[in-house]
Amino acid sequence: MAVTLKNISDICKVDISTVSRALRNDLRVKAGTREFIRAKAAELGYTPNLAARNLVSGKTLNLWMLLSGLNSPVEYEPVQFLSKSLHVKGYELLITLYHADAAKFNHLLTQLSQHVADGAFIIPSIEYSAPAYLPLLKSGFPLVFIDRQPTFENCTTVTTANKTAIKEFLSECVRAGAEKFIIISDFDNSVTRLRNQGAVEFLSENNLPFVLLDCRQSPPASLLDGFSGRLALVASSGTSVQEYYHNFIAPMKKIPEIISASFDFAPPQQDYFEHVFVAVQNFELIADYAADLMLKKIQGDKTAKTIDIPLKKIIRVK
Amino acid sequence: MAVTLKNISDICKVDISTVSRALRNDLRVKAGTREFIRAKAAELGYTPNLAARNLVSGKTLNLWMLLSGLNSPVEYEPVQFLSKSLHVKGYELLITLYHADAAKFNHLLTQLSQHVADGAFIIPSIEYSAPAYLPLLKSGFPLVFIDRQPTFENCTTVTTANKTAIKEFLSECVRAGAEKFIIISDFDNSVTRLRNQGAVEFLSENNLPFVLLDCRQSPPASLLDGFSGRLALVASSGTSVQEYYHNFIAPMKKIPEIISASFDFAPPQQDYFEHVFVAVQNFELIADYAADLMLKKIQGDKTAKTIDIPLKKIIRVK
DNA sequence: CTGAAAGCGCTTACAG
DNA sequence: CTGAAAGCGCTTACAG
Repeated sequence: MAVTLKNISDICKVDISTVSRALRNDLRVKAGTREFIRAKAAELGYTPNLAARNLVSGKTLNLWMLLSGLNSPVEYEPVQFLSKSLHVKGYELLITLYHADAAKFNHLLTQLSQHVADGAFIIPSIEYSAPAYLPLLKSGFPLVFIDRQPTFENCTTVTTANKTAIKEFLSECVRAGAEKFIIISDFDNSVTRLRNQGAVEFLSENNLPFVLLDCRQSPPASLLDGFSGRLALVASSGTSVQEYYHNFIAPMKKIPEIISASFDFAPPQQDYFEHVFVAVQNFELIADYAADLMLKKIQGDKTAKTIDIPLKKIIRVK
Repeated sequence: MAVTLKNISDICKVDISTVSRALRNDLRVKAGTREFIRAKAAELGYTPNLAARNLVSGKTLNLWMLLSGLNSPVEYEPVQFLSKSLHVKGYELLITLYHADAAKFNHLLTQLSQHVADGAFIIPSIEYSAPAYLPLLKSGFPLVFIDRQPTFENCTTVTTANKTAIKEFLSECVRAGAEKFIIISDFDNSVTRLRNQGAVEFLSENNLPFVLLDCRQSPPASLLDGFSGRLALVASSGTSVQEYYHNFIAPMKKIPEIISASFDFAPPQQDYFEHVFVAVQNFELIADYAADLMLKKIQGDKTAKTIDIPLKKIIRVK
């Protein structure tokens, strides 16, 4: 059994409250007894029970981060910055995974409502579990969304300025000679919606030929008929670009020069692309803002706001 | 303020213990009052306080995973399998990061000794903090090490059968025509030590020329004098191979054909390698065993054992 | 079927 | 300087 204050108080022949004070280094306890008690406690290998402390204090100093997995930069990057900066502020970041599983996601939200953490960061990818948020939101539990936000509610969110970002990104492709654009729609969430929207706006305004295509569906057979310039393949992730190329572009008889344009990371294989551009999000800044908003919420700030962070940079990998 | 059992008992005009039983669906409570109480609780948005429950039960149903970061497959792969399988068994896996920071690592170990979790998985990368483990080990706290183990103690560890693995891996290189081997020593931990040892054994036994070199130091200028065959660059990670090539091999006047051999992932750029081999560890199996051993420890198993898992496969990326 | 009581391990006014 | 008491929110024998 673990050593408790009671054990120490028995051994030291003092009240349990004196032990508690001595161990918290309360100066009201006489130096002599204080040292004696601390020595005994160390000798016995005493370690406080945080569950008991939390019960009294009503806080845990823990913050949870809910992620689907750890496979994309948007999942594993911000978390590392957050963990570091929160530690300095006295909080522990605990990362939990829901594996794109709605039941597990709801289970985590339930736990959050049961006082396991003082707040939570969420990268939501399951939109159909809206009801599970409600108890948390209603109770004012500090919640900060990262990258994406649930559609149904006005929540505090830190994300990339996606509409501006995609426009800059496409300009870069134009400078690299892109004459036609395939916007590959891979996921459906608030991020991709904004990016697609921005892309359509930019390309329309500039009279550039483009198509918006679903990554799972064959493009029209006539897609590249009569086209012989440079084609930009634009998607959220490098793997999406690569898969689209493999599945639908490579099989075509006449393959144009291709520019790959993806967010955060490049396609794993780059041989068949003329140029490879990557738009890199500023995860450090996103984490900074998120941590900041979280601490404010914990201190009672009730406002909900959305922060848009500019891209960190656009790099040409090839 | 959060709703408590007391609030509900006041409203329902029953004792708090009856409320407790009703909410845990105890059949001893009359169906009518049970339903009434549950309805009221739901209406008030009651959520139990897990800190209080844990205090009574003495368990948390939480398991922590201590990682340095999330940058290598050995860090982000096992954790995803673990999280999934532990959830099924009723445990939550909470991932914490120590950022190669000894102070933070010790801080996490301290927290573990304060009853925040029922056990912990650790991928240690900081060997110089041995003393911090002692209280945990002495108290019999369930600890399972993954991939590497601390040098100072006999701890339960699940890892790849590294000595066998490297031998298979080198055989593969031989079949691909490797005639000379540079074993790049990148980290110093139980894993790389075993791999280096296995490599030296294998290469000596087979009379194959090799050198064991530190990744931070220039190799002797004469390294490739008179050599014109295929050279294998062997390291724990793809980035180590790539960096070594850039720093020390590329600058040489005469560059032989090179085979890259690394664990878990390939060098990011592969143009200048003749072949690229990757030895893939079986992270799923490692996670399975680790979960299993953890549950046994929680049930009181005191034995310390080391489990060696064979490689999942060796793939030729190029 | 339900209540009163003790207890989980700790903290913190309040007395003295 | 130290002790006795109440309390954090819950569970669970023990009575009745």
